[in-house]
Amino acid sequence: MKEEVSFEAVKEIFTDYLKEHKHRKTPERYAILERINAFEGHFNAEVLYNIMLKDYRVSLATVYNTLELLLDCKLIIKHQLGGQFAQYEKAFGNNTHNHLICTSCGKVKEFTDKQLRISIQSRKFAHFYSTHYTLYLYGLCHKCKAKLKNTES
Amino acid sequence: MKEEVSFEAVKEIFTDYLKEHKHRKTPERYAILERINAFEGHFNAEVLYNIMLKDYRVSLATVYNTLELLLDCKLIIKHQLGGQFAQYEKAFGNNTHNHLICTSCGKVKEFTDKQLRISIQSRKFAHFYSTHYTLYLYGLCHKCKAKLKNTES
DNA sequence: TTTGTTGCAAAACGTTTGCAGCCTC
DNA sequence: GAGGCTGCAAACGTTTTGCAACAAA
Repeated sequence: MKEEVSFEAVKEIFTDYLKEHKHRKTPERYAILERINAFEGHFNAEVLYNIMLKDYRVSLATVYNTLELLLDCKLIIKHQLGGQFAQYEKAFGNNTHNHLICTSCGKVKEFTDKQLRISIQSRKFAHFYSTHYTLYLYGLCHKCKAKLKNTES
Repeated sequence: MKEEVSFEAVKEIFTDYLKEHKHRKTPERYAILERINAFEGHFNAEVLYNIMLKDYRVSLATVYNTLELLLDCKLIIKHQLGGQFAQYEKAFGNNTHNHLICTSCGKVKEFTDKQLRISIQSRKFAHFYSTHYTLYLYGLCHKCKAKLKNTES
């Protein structure tokens, strides 16, 4: 189901991107990509920064700078869910997936649906060339739904 | 196609909501709702605040406060597109629509697609009770696509 | 050698909060 | 009259920026 993409291939994509855009191949950038590769699910800049600090000396500014580059070459996806901070997730070796967001507790769950994906991706536009999409379904998770029932009397 | 919802009806929804939640019916809140009603398309807190200032004395804090209430009673929808500031749009007299977002210039265009809406809304989940959704399609708008072709090669 | 990138700290940004006074209820 | 709501300004937390030192090309 999940197509494995080797880290070597990912690095190559990044290297090609850096070369093409005349950006430098600094060790910091590869170190950050490495940590992201090891990550499962969502993360934010702060979390990534703290993971980096465990065994690497970087600044938060560099983390943001690198995230920007990775975003640009489509190796990661950015989500602005809560409003407070941005969430990121790697876009390689990951099927396109959709998000269920509980409007009560804010919890985010992912799901994949091939049929739905086909429906969305097959939609063509006269003057727009779509490359990817994100679908957010808002509602109540099981727990919050139950909680609400209790308070309603 | 577009179902007109009278402002009176909208006000009533808001009034009911305020009453039910034991919030006060202040003139500021209705004045803000009025300006939103007159609005077409997306807006943000700052823009709304400036419009208010033209003929009403309010603080930005009250604008945010009221937006929060309107969000809670589902009269408006909040989008976190750019990352900088939140975008809002009224949810009344407006069909559920999807968004095309140009990753180059950031322009947002809306479209409706009944078939797609049905596909998404009919998806059921074992432990999640979805109430609404937002679909963002990312890609290149006509203009940016043309621009990119020129710089290439 | 050139100049893009770094770490650091300070600034910027949208949004939230604390507080005294005001005004619904 | 009680307490929710207001305006104001200061605070917040995430992200960006300015700058001198550094290092990739």
